[in-house]
Amino acid sequence: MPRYNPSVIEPKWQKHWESEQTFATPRLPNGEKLYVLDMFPYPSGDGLHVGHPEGQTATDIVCRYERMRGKCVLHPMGWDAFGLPAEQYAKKTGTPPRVTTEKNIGTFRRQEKMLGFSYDWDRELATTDVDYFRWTQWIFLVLFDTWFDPAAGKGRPIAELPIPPDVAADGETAVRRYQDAHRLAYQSHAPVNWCPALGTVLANEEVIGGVSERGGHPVVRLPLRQWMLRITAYADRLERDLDGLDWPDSIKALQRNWIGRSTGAEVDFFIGAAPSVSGKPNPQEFKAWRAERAASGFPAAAGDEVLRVFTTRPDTLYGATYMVVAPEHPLLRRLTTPGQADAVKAYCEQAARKSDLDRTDLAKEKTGVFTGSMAANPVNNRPIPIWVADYVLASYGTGAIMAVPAHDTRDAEFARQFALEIVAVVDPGTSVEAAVREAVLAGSTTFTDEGTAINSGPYNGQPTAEMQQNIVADLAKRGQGRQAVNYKLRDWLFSRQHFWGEPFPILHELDAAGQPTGLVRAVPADRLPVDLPELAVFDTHGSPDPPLERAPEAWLYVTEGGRRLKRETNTMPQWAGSCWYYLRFLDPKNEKAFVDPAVERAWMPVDLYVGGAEHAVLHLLYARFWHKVLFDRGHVTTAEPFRRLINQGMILGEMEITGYQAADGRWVSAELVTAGADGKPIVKTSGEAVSAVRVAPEQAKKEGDKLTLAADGGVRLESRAHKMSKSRGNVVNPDEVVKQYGADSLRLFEMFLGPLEATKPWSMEGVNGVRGFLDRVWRMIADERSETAALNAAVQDTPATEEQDRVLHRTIQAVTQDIERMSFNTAIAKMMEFTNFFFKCDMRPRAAMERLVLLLSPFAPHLAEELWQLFGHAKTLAFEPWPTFDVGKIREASVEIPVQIGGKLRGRVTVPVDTTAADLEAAAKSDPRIAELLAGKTIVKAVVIPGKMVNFVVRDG
RNA sequence: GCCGUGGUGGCGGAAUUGGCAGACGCGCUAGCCUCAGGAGCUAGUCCGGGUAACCGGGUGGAGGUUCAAGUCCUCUCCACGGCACCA
Repeated sequence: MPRYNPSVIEPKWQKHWESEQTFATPRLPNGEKLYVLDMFPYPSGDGLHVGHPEGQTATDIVCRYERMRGKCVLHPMGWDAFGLPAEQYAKKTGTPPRVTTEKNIGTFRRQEKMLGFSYDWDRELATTDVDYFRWTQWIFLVLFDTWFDPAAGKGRPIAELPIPPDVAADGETAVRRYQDAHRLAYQSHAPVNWCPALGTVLANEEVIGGVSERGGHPVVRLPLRQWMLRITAYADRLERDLDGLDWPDSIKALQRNWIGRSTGAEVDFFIGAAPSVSGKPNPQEFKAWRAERAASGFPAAAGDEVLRVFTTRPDTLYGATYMVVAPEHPLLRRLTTPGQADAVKAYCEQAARKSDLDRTDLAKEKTGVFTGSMAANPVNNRPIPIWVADYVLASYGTGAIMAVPAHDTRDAEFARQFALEIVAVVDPGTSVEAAVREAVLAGSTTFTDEGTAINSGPYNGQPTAEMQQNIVADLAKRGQGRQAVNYKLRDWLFSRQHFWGEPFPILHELDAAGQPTGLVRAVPADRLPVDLPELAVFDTHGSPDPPLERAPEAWLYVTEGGRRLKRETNTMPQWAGSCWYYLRFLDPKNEKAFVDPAVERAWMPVDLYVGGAEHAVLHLLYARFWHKVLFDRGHVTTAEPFRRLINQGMILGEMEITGYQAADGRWVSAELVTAGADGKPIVKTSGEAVSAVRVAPEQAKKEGDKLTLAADGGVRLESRAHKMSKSRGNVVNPDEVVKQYGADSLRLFEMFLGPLEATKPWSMEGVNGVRGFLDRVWRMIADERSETAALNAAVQDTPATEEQDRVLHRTIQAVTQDIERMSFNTAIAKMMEFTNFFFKCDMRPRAAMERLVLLLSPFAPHLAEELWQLFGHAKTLAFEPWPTFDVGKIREASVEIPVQIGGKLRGRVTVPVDTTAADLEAAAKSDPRIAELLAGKTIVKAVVIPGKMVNFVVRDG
């Protein structure tokens, strides 16, 4: 048998699995089902990254293990293939995005197959396949056909939406507009995040701190017609249903944070204008003012006599000394008095021009303008001024706030900026130092925690929580307020000005002049897909017009019932395809439905979903939302798609030395390397050269060479790993690793690196290390010196010794348990221990060796299959029963028990396993060393845990 | 600022319930072997002292609970990730 040569055996077994259809899955599970899914990759032009195989190896191990345990495993792979890079490449070179995408998919497919994952490749799909996005469009039509019924708490067909009589009386068009305003997919003209550099509008989730998540380009606010998805209707359920999911707490927290549920109250303030307000305003006076104002030509629609705010601290209502509305607030025009009109207008224009980045960046200095109007604080009728300021967001709550500068840091900043009144209404009591309390009561320090009410009329003396309940109840009685819940989550901006995305199955009705009327029609489901047209030009040169506006007329216009209709030219965002791919994998070739109901019922939910944490709030929230809509409409049978979620940690580049600790304890940064006289390199630092820090000589030939860690005992090195990036030049290419060490070594190393969830640095030395282990496994079983395939002479059909049996069964137990808890690094360590032990044995029982090969097979499947074949088995080991262990064989006859005196280890005694507590204590006392130490002492207490340890608590005398 | 995760040898990391801290691997040291290659084999490797048995110290820091703490409690420092004028 020749040496272990992965470059021969790996392609051999990959071909075998493919031609034998080893991992083909039946349409319906023929046993206990298990659906294990990887987040499908975006096939970029760079090819696979070592981060991809990390999670994928983990899921592959689980799948191979569970198959051997008899489960029917579904394990598919596909491509999230729409996206901007292919389109940007098309802009530059004219290569159609589909061509680029197919090429990249080809590279990814080759690389995935090279790693020997047990995917059912018959189910492969790409979001860009017409047969796939046809159903993405179909699901969009479901969203379009659904409205959210708050009473039922679920989505229902639009045909069931009750139409108010006055709307019905206005005719068919009014009814259609009413329905359109209630659909889960609706059009909006609200300001959007327009990114000129990317040439598209972005979702809130794609804008971070005012710049685009991708590329970090500035984003400006721009009103534009867009498609929105009403995810906010599902905010409550999206939050609540997290409870039942087996997901990491960190991801749940991230989603909760993003949904941002906060409970509090809505409070209504009567509004009026400053000139008409006397010392003590009251509702009658405001009504008089309104009548006056209406007479002078200002329209006064019903409902505008109050300004509604949302607050989480209704207990601070007595401290509300002014109000603020957002520049985009609908009531602002009416609130603005003639005298303040110019200032307010100028302020709003300035605010509109600001990008989100500017608004955030200038946070230190608050800006705002007085509107001229006053409001009456509903609890005491005190007049308070209404300001407009951009620190209040139009899109959260009611777009207006009551400002309590004594107990809110932002209001405090604003109040100081404009010298507004500050009234303390919460006494911190003894929760802060006396001096701080004085400052709070004087209004010079802001206190945002809970305390006791003061300056709050009848509520004085009530603790914060109690007063909140009472005041909300009282306001509700008077019709001036009510309990309320608000969410940070916004509706999902769902259209993009791209070519390379799913076209919307929507047609716009046109008026006589050929302009859209705002009314739309859905493309009937039986006329899907709406395919993308051939396009010569992809660049719209910085205009928000989508590239599809330049599509051929034949595509752009449709005649239906004698009317000319125009296609929607926006396309869907990249998230669309990934929102439901896990469902299509169940039934990828179905031409009649997105998934067969019986197949869906049999396989869902996904039992294990593994991917990066970067999708915590985007993909994972969107997919849950779509799934819930499909659930409400009866298309799927589970309320949640992904039962268990695991995030693999990021793999960083190799560690780099940044410094070392000098003899005197100082930390010195190491910068340069130069060759020393003895050929050994010297780390050069600021002014002094130190030879104590050693590096592998061949790695430090010239100044500036990168260092790998290498130090002996006395020297402490400082080192750091960074994210892999092209610019840093520390990207590890899986192709190279496979070429040099083999796919099994890559797989094994990715798992041995550390816990799956942890962030950890790459190490080529480490790959070499696990390759050494595989080499040893090979040599332990195969005869390396033989020309032909042959077992090692030490492997014989002999019964195992008691010790060998113990090692074997202990290994089976440990590896099994470690796989169950996804602790792959320790599972590998246990197999290394096994190998270290049996390598030294001259007799290696064949049965034990076969068992190890089965244990190893989920981790290093190619090597395992090859050895399995060497044992004379004709069939793949993929469905061999997983080895079982016998606890009786693990237990040793005798066990070594540590003996402590006063909690310190002082000796060990060897006793039979089931020694009783009394016998164990006696054995410990009779140990010569222990007896000597106990002499002359009194045993105060003896703690004896059979099978574990003995501890004597003693005192002198 | 808020939320989350984590801090253990020269390095990556072990230590399911509180019970012998440092499994396994890398690196390093010594020896053996070889067609002298970044191969293989054997032994050693937490720190300090001692030829040694052994002794003392030790899981970011300070307290505490306990016969016993890496593990539990209180406070605190640091690192990483996310959110951030969300009322």
